[in-house]
Amino acid sequence: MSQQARRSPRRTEALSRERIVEAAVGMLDAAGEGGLTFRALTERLATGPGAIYWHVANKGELLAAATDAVVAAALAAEPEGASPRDRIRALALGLFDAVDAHNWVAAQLSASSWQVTTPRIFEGVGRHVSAMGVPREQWFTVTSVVVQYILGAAAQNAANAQVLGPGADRGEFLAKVSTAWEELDPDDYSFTRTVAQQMREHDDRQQFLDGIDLVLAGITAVHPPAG
Amino acid sequence: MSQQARRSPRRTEALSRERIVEAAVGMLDAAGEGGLTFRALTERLATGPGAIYWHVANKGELLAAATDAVVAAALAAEPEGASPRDRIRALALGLFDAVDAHNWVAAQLSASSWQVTTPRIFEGVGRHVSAMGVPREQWFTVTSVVVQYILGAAAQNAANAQVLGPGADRGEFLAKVSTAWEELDPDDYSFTRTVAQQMREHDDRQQFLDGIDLVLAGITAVHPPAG
DNA sequence: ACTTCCTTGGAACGCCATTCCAGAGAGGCT
DNA sequence: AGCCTCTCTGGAATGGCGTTCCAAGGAAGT
Repeated sequence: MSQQARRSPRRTEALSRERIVEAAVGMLDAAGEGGLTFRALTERLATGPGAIYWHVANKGELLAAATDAVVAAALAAEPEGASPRDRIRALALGLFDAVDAHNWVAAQLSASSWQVTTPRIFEGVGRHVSAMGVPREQWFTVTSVVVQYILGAAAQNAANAQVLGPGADRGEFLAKVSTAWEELDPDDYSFTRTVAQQMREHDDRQQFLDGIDLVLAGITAVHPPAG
Repeated sequence: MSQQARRSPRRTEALSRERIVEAAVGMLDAAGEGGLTFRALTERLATGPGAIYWHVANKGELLAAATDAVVAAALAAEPEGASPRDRIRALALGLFDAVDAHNWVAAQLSASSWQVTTPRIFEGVGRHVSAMGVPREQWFTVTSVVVQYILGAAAQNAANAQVLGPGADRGEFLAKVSTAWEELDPDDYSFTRTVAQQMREHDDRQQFLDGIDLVLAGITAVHPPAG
């Protein structure tokens, strides 16, 4: 199909899959999911659709490649920390921050990327899970749970950020949602009403870390290190 | 804007928001995310686009309404079980099965539906969390974690089902992915390779329940009922 | 009967992903 | 040198999509 290799330089930098993916990430970051169109991409790269389609099969593949680029970068930094738990925390937080910075990634992680991107995350988490003393025959299950939580929380967080928009005030947004919760029907939403205030004051990142700790506590409770 | 009410019957059943949403759910179930188009919808309802747009603002709102209809139905059955834990399990499993049956829902839950659908789920989970003896000031955080895990796991599961397609053999699919994992680079994917066999034999539903139990164990570990 | 206004469906618009194709330009061959 | 080949390009064209506009249908109120 493709692979351009040894070729002398041109007036403009030669087109390549790498350069296309890079441009795609930039456009997605700037304008969100709907900001990536082949029209805009051809303009940005000063070329035509045919040139792009030579390097990339279709939009889905481009989206998957862009997602993989972001995740790979987030996973590139070796997680610091002495214990496996600390390393899981660091890895999870890195992923969370990456999804927060590129919030179009969330939708992709729950979609096409199973082929390449998810194994990457799975491997990173799994190594530390196995180091935690979880019995071997539970490795797959436990690792899956951790990955599912990380991706679920990151996706949820990105969804909130998306309805917000790039320039909006976060505190104002939380206050608005909190007020909306307080005005729900007391019969149907008694619980939600009572936590409306906590929701107003919460910090997304801290809550995510609390969630990781809770899952990790669950792992040690179900699979004690000594057993 | 809308609300049609007292009107005598016609040759064909009168159009209504309810009937449109119902048709949309049917089309999404039958043909997936891409199966819902206004063109096909007008044909199925034997009408024109203008008629539909009179009842529904745009496609996003229609998708949100369809999602809410599915989730509301899944949450309608009062969860059985004596303990709060059992009720959380029942509620979570109901949601998981609903997303599995309508796997286009997953993408929506991580998107627009924050306004209506997520509070519904949040309330259902939160009531049982508060009954578990979690300290009041942790209700929001703990409930969020549980909801995030449920949605994350359901989304992940639906994503797998989606690449599979309606008629494909599940065992065959697992075998194929498992084999692909076994052929990964041993240096980069040592962990993933060792659990490839477990992945081949796992059961999605059972693993989801194990995950719920793990999270619940984490809750009691961090917030002991007596404390 | 006449007016009003909710409701309908067809025609048209602009944008999108994708396909097709004529050809530019660099190596390799003779 | 000339020619051929094969990679790579970009412009034009296609079909499908969400959405808008609007002329009219038809029951309710007078």
